[in-house]
Amino acid sequence: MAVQGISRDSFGGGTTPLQRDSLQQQIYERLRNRLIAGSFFPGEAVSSRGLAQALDVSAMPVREALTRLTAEGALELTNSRTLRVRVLTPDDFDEATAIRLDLEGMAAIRAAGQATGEDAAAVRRLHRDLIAAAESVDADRYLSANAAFHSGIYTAARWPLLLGMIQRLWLIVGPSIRSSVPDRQHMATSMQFHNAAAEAMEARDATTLRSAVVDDIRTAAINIRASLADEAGDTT
Amino acid sequence: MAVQGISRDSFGGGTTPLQRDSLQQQIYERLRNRLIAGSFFPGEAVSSRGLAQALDVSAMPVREALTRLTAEGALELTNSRTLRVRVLTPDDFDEATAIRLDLEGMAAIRAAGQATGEDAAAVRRLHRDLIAAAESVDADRYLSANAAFHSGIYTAARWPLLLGMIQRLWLIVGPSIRSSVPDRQHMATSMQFHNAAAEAMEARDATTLRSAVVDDIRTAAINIRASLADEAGDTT
DNA sequence: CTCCGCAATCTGTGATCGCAGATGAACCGT
DNA sequence: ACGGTTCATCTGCGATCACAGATTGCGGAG
Repeated sequence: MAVQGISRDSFGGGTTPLQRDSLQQQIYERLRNRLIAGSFFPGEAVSSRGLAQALDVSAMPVREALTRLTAEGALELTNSRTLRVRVLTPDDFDEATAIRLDLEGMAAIRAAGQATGEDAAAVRRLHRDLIAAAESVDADRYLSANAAFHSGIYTAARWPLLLGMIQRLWLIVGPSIRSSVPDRQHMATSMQFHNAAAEAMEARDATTLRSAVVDDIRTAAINIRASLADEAGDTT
Repeated sequence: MAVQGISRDSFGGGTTPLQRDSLQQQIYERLRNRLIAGSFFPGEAVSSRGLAQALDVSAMPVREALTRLTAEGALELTNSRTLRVRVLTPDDFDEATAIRLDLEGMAAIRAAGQATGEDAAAVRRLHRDLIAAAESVDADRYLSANAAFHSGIYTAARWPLLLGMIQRLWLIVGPSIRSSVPDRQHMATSMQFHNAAAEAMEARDATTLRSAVVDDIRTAAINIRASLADEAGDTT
């Protein structure tokens, strides 16, 4: 079915029955978090009516959320007027990665300079969660924790617009990251950069923090890009 | 009235009666172009029903376009549930400027490396338009031509996602740029950088092109930021 | 048994209606 | 005549209905 993705609820809230703010905002945020955490696969079909039924709301707020996600490049409209999770070409991914290197590097530098004690403590907590997730070798859990860890660092930069643009990029590459099925090897490599980032955050070392973040993105991108090039043209 | 901004139609199309693509997309693009070109002032009221009536369409596609613009930070919701053009704080502007320096600098570098002969010709044309607009000292015309000139350079980079993120930033700072009322002095200073950029584009000189773009943004930002700090707190 | 065709049903998109909250102006009481 | 209050009207937001295009599956003909 078109709503199959809904059953896997592993990110923010989950059982929360949509209560704060406007419905369209809540639905958008839930879908965004799920896309970032990799709960959707590239090419997976998404329908407004199906989602509305699954969330027990009318189609109205759902379509506005889906419209936004489509405009942001997370979803795409097939030529048969059906909506699906965007399938990135290797070129698309390269572009997103290049922008990520710039923006997340900038956010890392500023985070090191702006972070308060609470920010550092929050990142420390998220780092511990990430370590536990990596040890569990649960890909879903690891990707969620990974997203939360990075997000925690960038939040400390206190630049909401920059954070939003970074999250938009994660929104786009999230499904592709998930579909590359990170294995234990990948997690171990990535954790080295995460550990370095956590230390640099603690020491407010902007240069080291930036390097850790950038290197993490760069090394992960190699695997993902390869996996992307393999299934190029496959729109299932 | 809430639709006062509609009467000033100086950008893309104008008399075009909305025919291609979906209505919501057309309305969004028209509003986006007008925001980028500075046809709206910070704090200006915008209502979905008013716009719908002015455009002679139903309220439905208009609200979706306005929802998108609000989500992108171009509009904001007052606490009396009314929509208006976002009023930037000096901090907001500084953040947007910092990101612009990064992204537009990156786009400039890549544009120098990717530009075809047609791209260069297009930029040359836009540069001529910009010169003519500067000589006419018509602020509206100058800002439109300025936006088109920069956009022309970045388009040559052939990175649609990057171009979209840059345009989103212009969307946010556009009204503030317009309200700073660029004078002849400002135009003359800025044209030096524009001329340098046009030359660098011709020569495919990435470093010089980047410098021209970045310096243009930086010097213009000084005036705008000052004008922003003056009227800080004024939400008319 | 295979293949062509029609119809039911799905999709996104637009229009219309209704609701709660807030604003502003006209109106009533003193 | 002036101040306080109420009501008409505006706002965004959600629900429901309607429509054109495309896909899919069922049925009938060869």
